[in-house]
Amino acid sequence: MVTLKQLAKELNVSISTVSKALNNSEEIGGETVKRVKELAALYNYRPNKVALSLKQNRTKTIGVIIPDILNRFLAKVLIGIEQEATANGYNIITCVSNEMLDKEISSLQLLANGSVDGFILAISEETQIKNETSHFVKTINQGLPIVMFDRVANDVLCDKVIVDDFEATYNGTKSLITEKRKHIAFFSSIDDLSVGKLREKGYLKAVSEENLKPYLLKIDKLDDVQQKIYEFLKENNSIDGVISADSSSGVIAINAASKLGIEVPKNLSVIGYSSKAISNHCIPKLTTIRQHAKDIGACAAQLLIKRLQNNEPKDEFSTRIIKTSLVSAGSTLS
Amino acid sequence: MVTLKQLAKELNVSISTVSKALNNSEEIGGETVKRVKELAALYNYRPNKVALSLKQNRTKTIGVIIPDILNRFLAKVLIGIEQEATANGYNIITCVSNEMLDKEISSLQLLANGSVDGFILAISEETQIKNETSHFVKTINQGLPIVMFDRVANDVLCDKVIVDDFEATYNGTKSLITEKRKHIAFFSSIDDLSVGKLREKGYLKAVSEENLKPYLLKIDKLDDVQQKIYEFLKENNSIDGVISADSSSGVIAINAASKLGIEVPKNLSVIGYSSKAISNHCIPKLTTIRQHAKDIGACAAQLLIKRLQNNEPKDEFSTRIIKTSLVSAGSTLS
DNA sequence: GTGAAAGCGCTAACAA
DNA sequence: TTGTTAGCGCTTTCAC
Repeated sequence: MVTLKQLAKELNVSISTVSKALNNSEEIGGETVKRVKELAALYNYRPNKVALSLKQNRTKTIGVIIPDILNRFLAKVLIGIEQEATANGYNIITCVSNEMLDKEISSLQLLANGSVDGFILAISEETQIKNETSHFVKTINQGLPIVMFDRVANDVLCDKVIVDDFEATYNGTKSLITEKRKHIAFFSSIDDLSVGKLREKGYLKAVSEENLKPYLLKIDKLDDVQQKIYEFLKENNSIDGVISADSSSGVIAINAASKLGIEVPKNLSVIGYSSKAISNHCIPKLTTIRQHAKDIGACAAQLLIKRLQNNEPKDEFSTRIIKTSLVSAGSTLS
Repeated sequence: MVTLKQLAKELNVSISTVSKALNNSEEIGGETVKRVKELAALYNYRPNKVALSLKQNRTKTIGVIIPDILNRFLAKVLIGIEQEATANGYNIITCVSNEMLDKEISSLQLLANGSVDGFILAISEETQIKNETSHFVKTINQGLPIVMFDRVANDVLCDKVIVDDFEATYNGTKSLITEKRKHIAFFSSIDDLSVGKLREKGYLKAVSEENLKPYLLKIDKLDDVQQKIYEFLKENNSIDGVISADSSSGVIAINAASKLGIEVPKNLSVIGYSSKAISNHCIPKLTTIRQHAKDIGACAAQLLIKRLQNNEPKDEFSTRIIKTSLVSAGSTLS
């Protein structure tokens, strides 16, 4: 990599002249600016990022900690963050906590050494179960702002971007009720997550309002999901509606119903949280609750960048709610 | 963040003494070392990464450029890279090219300013179609080593990690032939990729060796995959075997067959490239070709790190081939 | 055993 | 209009 020093030497001017010329300073003569720029272009000069960071005491880099990159929702949020960050001249360093508290803490520490200017993160499952938040507070107190999305810690003071999880399943269940469904089940493999709990509550409120009996199927990580859902539908043959809280049990429910000879959507309506690509993995295609993951990511990035530019009051934090939308495909009547 | 300067001031010693003490230099007296370390621990001192990078002229950061983070295979490779990098004290900065040449070039340029010590990447679709490689060569000539994985450019001199794509579909097809399948079709939506072409060749070789008729179904990004596969199986009702080259058409084929009343695996065997989670999206579950994505990522990271530590001869590059394995589930007889 | 000083690449206040 | 200098935080050589 070429440095200012080398350019200066070759041009027989001082380093600062070169620096100023390249930064379009008014101080430098037109002729000099031209010479400098030409040579810089020739050598494909780029200011050294590390030196700039040291000088300016900020890296223009955002640390992103997500629990699981194979989770399509989280991956899409990441895309949203990346796009918004890039558009604003920020890079991102991504760490995967793998749903573990330890990894989350170490990632935070690892990057809190001047590597990044702030963090965007979704809390790991283990962290949520143990309800541990001190590492976040510590990081914030070190002067590194955090923006949380989706899975957030209510008692940590920071900017947040969340989804209207409660409303989404409430409305989804209501929509099944409108289709005259009377035995609506709720499938979930994300019982431990804050969002999982909210989704369940939304469902429960909707069924209880209509005095319908709740049917809950909790799926464990270690279970054979396919088997479990198949058995459940077989045993509870009055089920005529399903709301799935995670990204795959909706699709699996339709496939299982198909095997059991249950016609979808004639005799069973299914709503899930899958992505578009996954909702293709069953016939008919799955009606889904879309979370606008990319918007969530973009919003989180905006909030953090604003704060980094000091455009936000120091002790006021905002919580943005990104509304979901229900996208009808073939697995529901309406 | 606390700096050496602040510690030095508080301890009434010089900056270099503090630095040496913290780095366990033999020069410094035991008592001093103790005092320094205690204060450093108290203030939770961490050496500033940026200053270190500037001083040592390396960032211990790897740039990773992947075409699509929603692709589970690529995401898993990323996990492998991240784990191996972390284990060796490296961070990663991830950019998503979104299958576009422009974005690939700009990501490369953006990070080739001292931000990273080298790159790990899979070539974008557009880059492969246009057969453009000069940006890679330029980067390498700037002194930043590149390791390519999965989708590689044969004529760029660098380390590579690839999959035995040709062999995988060849063996997969052979395995269907062993099941006495006579009308084996090949489904692909990744016709443009080098790996897609190799997979097709493997299939074609196997069928031609047995004088079987090839059935090729090429799926476009804009097609309704489900519809297209359904129609194809309906029209070609003699098909008794399917090899799918991408991550979802295998699953979709089984679902379509189910709708058409074709029994899997009795009358139709299907082999695909899906991940474990996705192969769950059909009944019976999909027999798959596993690519050991995490191993690929780990291997790529190892190659790059070795090169960065100067443990590799300057003009010798290695190509590692990671073998696939066929994992039987319910969609095949054997 | 400890400290002063140089230097990594850059910007910017100040001097000429 | 151009150059000198200090300094961001750190390591390391050399002097004391």
